Amino acid sequence: MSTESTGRGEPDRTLRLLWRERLGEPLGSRGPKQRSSVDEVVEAAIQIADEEGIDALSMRRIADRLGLKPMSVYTYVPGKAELIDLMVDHVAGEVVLPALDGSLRDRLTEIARLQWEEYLRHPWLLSIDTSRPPLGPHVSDRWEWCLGAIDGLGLSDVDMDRVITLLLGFVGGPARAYLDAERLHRSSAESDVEWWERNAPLLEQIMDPSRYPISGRVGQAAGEAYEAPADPLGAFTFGLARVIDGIERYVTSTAASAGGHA
Amino acid sequence: MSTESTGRGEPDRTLRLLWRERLGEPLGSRGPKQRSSVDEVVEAAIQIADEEGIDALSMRRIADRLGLKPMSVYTYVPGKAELIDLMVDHVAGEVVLPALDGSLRDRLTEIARLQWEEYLRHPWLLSIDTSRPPLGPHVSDRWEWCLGAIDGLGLSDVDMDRVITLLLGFVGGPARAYLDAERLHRSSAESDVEWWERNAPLLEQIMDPSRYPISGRVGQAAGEAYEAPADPLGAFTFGLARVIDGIERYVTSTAASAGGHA
DNA sequence: CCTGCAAACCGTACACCATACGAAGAATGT
DNA sequence: ACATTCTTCGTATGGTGTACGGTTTGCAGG
Repeated sequence: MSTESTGRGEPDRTLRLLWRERLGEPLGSRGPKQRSSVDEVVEAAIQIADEEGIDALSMRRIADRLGLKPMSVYTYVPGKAELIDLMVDHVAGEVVLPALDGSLRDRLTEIARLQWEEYLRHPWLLSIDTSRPPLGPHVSDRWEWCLGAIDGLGLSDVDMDRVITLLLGFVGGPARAYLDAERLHRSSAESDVEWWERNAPLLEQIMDPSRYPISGRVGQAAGEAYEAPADPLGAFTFGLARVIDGIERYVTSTAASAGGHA
Repeated sequence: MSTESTGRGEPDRTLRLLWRERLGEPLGSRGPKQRSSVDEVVEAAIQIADEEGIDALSMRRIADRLGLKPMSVYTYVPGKAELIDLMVDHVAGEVVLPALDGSLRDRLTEIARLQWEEYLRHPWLLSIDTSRPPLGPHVSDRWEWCLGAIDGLGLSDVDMDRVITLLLGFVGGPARAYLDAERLHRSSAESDVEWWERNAPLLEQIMDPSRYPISGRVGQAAGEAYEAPADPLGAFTFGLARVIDGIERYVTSTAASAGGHA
């Protein structure tokens, strides 16, 4: 398995697990007491992924952390695919969703900021293909909360879905860049300057300015402005402003044309 | 290794390989003739990833396809990490970049469309963490081409970088959704309707409308509008329009304030 | 021509991974 | 007391990337 993704287990089994207690499972209580719990498994998995990245997450590591043997983990969770779903839903429930008031811009900014911080708290979320999000309680609550921020503006239901998808989808880009820069800074013994000095000759030979007039200029300008190879936080702020501008304009024009009809 | 990503090999070694022939390596020609070539390795890898997904890509599979034994692949490529870089750069060189003329909107649309189609051609690109893109010739050419579309509009160099990053970053979202829907349609024996009928009882129990008034409404509306659980192509068109609106507005306002000074 | 030696090739091995299968043991209901 | 049922876990299968060291190949220098 190379790429982790949500929604790979059997759907109903996963659903049942996501909503566990809330669906009163019969849960015959024969046999030895469980030494652990689904929540402990999920939390251990999240800890491992947080600390050492999604690559380090394995059923064996989880078992170690809980004092179990590898195969016992399968008593709590049907497999790794389902576990990923549970992890995603679990982290979605970590924060209390603040009441959204203020302007549309404020509300959309708040949503993006929350998502941004979630990515920083759990970088492995960005390494997971969540195209089919797990329909767990916390993910669902989050979705409801997001949609609430743009309800009653005159957008069609379908447009509402698309606006939120656009906004949340945007955040991933700069968040990835931010984390990448952070990782680089932490891990490399070499400073940025040293790396540059070592690789400059090769890069100069390659990046011949007649072939790359614009990239050359832009790259240099960016490097000087940031005093780093990239400025992801700036990219987040900048991109968010553009995306919200686009959304605002759409809302305004939609409201205007709907107003004409009403 | 669970998540594939670019930029994980030693940088200079990878750079040298990316630009291979163009940097005249000495290449002592002792020993047996090479039975294959870096290009063949990269192309075989891309074929496997195209046909069976990135998870099916392994050094052993590549060797099989080239009639080599596994370890011989390492004579062409230092490791899998570097291979990923080579694959990404290779696919970036598959298309001739069309001349960009027309309005700003047309040019940005063309860029997004090209990226969209590249994702459809090589879905595995979306499963790869390209936060640090490989600085190969084709990726660099592409970047130069993109920047060219917004050069001379009065944007600062840094803003140019951010605009293109925003635009390209956006495409990934709907492309992922599109491919996911396609995969689902192809792979599942069950029709959408059958799936719904089987899971409806559980979903109704879970998705209690008093807890999810808006999502419930929106989800139902979307389902009816698309006659499918999602409409990624529509999301692409919609999102692209909003993003470009936001960019256009920024360009206009920047030009206006710069014009005031000039 | 021959030999030295660098390079390509590959056999083997290691340390992982997810998980299928089935045995062993524990706690409960009867 | 006993049967049932569930947890736990030992073992095994078939995969992964790649380190290491040996074998083969064929060009370059003597």
